[in-house]
Amino acid sequence: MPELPEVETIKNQLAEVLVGRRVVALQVKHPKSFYGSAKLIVGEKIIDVKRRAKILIVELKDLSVLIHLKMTGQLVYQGEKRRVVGGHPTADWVAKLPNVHTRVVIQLEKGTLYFNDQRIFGWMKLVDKDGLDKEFKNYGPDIINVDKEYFWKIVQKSRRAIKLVTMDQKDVAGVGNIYANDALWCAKISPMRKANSLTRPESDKLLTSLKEVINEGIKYGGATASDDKFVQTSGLGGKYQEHFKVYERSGQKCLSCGSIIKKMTLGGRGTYWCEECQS
DNA sequence: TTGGTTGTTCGTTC
DNA sequence: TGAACGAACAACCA
Repeated sequence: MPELPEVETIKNQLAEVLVGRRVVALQVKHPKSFYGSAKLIVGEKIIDVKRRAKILIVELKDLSVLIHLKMTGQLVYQGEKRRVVGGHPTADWVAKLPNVHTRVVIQLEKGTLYFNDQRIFGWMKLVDKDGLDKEFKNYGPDIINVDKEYFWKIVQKSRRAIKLVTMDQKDVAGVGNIYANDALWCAKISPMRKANSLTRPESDKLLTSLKEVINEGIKYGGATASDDKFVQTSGLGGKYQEHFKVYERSGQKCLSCGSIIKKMTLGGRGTYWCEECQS
């Protein structure tokens, strides 16, 4: 499941191969995977590739293609020599292109971009400048750019569980379930604490921890396959999963105190924490 | 066969 | 007026 660090990694790699290329043709194989008039981008040149929250922005002259991979989205660029893979780490989807999960195929001057998505939660969306503003109107600042004062304000004004606040894109953009769980463990704060019960030092510590785990994710996400070694499954999807602190570690020992990591559901999402370390 | 899972949106309730 | 909550979305797996 691609989170912010992996989207950042894909963005950097796609920018290398897409910028300057012109779109030759576009095929939408599943209607729910592409919103907007696909015809409009044929002939357009890709000017830049950016990221905001977990959304990729492929910039054309007047329009932008937004891409959200959600849980099972995957982007594969196949060039003459180079192949770039990012998103959902499933190697067998990459072996044959297009395949049963391929939803959109974008033919470029040189090379092809495939959008694979098993569950069809992800999407591509064609927007103009207004549409772009509208899309991000409901997003708070990227976690990476959030300062302690802003975070403290957000924390103070909510009575919800702190974990839900960190994951609310309107407050802070880009934090997903994995990093919310891990950062709370690092900051030694229980996921179900009411946000407004946090002290100022706890708020500061949590923000620092969030940035740390995200940056660690970016560091390990950089391992995403980007060349002819793509067939090695190990390279697909980065390596942060080898560094999870509590996420998906229920029943295992806490890395700090050795207690057993517990799992519960909070706001409908899997929540992992150490009862001893986090309070 | 049903329910759990996942990020985000949307509708309903407080 | 808005915060908080839960259902919905699609597909797969246990």
